Amino acid sequence: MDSGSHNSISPTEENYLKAIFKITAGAGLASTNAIAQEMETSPASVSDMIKRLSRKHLIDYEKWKGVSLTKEGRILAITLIRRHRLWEVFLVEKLHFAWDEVHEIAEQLEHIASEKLIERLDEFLGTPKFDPHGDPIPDAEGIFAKRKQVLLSELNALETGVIVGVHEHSTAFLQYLDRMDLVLGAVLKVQEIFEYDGSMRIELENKTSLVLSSKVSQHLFVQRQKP
Amino acid sequence: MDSGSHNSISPTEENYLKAIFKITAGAGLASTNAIAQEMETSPASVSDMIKRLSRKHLIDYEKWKGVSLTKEGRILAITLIRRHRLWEVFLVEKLHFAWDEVHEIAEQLEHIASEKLIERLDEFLGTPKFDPHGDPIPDAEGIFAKRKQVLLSELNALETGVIVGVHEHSTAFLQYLDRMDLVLGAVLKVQEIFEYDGSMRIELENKTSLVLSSKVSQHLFVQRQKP
DNA sequence: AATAATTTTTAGATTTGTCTAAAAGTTAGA
DNA sequence: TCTAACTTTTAGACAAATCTAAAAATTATT
Repeated sequence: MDSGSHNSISPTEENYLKAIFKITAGAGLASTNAIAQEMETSPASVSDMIKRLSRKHLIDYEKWKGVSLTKEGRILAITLIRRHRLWEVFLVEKLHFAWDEVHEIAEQLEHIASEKLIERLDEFLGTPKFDPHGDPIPDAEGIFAKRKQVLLSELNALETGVIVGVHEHSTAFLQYLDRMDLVLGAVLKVQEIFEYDGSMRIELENKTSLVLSSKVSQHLFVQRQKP
Repeated sequence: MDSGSHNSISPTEENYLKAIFKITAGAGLASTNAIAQEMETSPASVSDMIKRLSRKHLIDYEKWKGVSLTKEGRILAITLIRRHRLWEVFLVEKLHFAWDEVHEIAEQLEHIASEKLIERLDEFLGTPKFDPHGDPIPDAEGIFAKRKQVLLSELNALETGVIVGVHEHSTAFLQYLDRMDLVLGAVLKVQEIFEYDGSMRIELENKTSLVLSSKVSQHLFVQRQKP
């Protein structure tokens, strides 16, 4: 009946594409088990869904091997990421949500199907390149902005950096950062690193001194600054 | 989490509630056939859905009689109307969509479930009382603003009115109005009424003179102005 | 009141997305 | 290499939402 691309795609199918994109980072293979874990569902359900997405030519699939996104599937996944991150910017900048509150809502908004809506939203927001968590927003052609970033844990003593992103998105982590004034754009200088547990003492611009566990410093992205 | 009720409600169920609200205008009975027509589906499907909505106590229902919204169902329907109309304001005022382009997109956006989102959006938009078509936006308590409006066709010769709403929402009608500069807020004076076909000649503020068919004047809401 | 026309409901099938349990295939260990 | 451990797929069921066809109930007509 239908020869190819223009079968409509359900929100559930879209979520699978996002999960596969996340696992494969755009290219490479995703296993049934990995997808099941990411989607919080059973491997059996994933097997079923793989057949459906394969039939729609959104993924390539051979039994017992993993799956990979087709060009079309990858474009769709990137579109979803674009929508999600643009909506997050809207929620934080225009509706004044906190950065730990926006994920769930953006998760719904990203499935609204209207190309014009997203292009208008992008324009309205001033074509932002990064979302409230510092993640890059792909442009309309699917290109992600790049940035020279390292984990805070990679800085040496006396180096200075600007917080540009988070590597973990849990509410607990984001709320912790808020409490510590560790927001995007904050400038910090590493004072000392404790060999014992890998924790580090840092100083903010307002001279506040904080000790951060290695877990924290391994989940914060910073841009090195010349001293 | 989200607002009050027990069982979660699907977008489809929400659309049925809206249809029933529209047919019954909030109170009264809706027939299976009328709902089927409004939803563009078969009476058999409506029968099934009636059972589901009844089980969830969103509608009252006795076999072979019509259907009416329960208090809970009515609140939900009004919430959906609130969401829909607020999103329409957003699309027109912030994203610069034309008033004939917004219905479909708002139809999707209205199903996003987050009370906080809607209250923030309302605030962001300045708590508008009417949507881009002049339809009233219920407040958070479900109260619709009222307004002394009449159909343009009810005006007599030499009376003056301000356009405050449309009684038909078709793209064709809205685009016709745009072309004629018959936008919300436009002030017009009835010059003469032709008995022959019920058409009327009106004059706009910029002295443009137009002849409107009775079909047009019967689908435009105006507020009378003292001369 | 009896029949015709209409409305509403039921019956049975289909699609999507899910589940559990079990079978089949692959990989790793002794 | 042969079995143990695992991953993946199939089989069979279920709920939501829909459909067509047919039966049941109501309303209208003569």
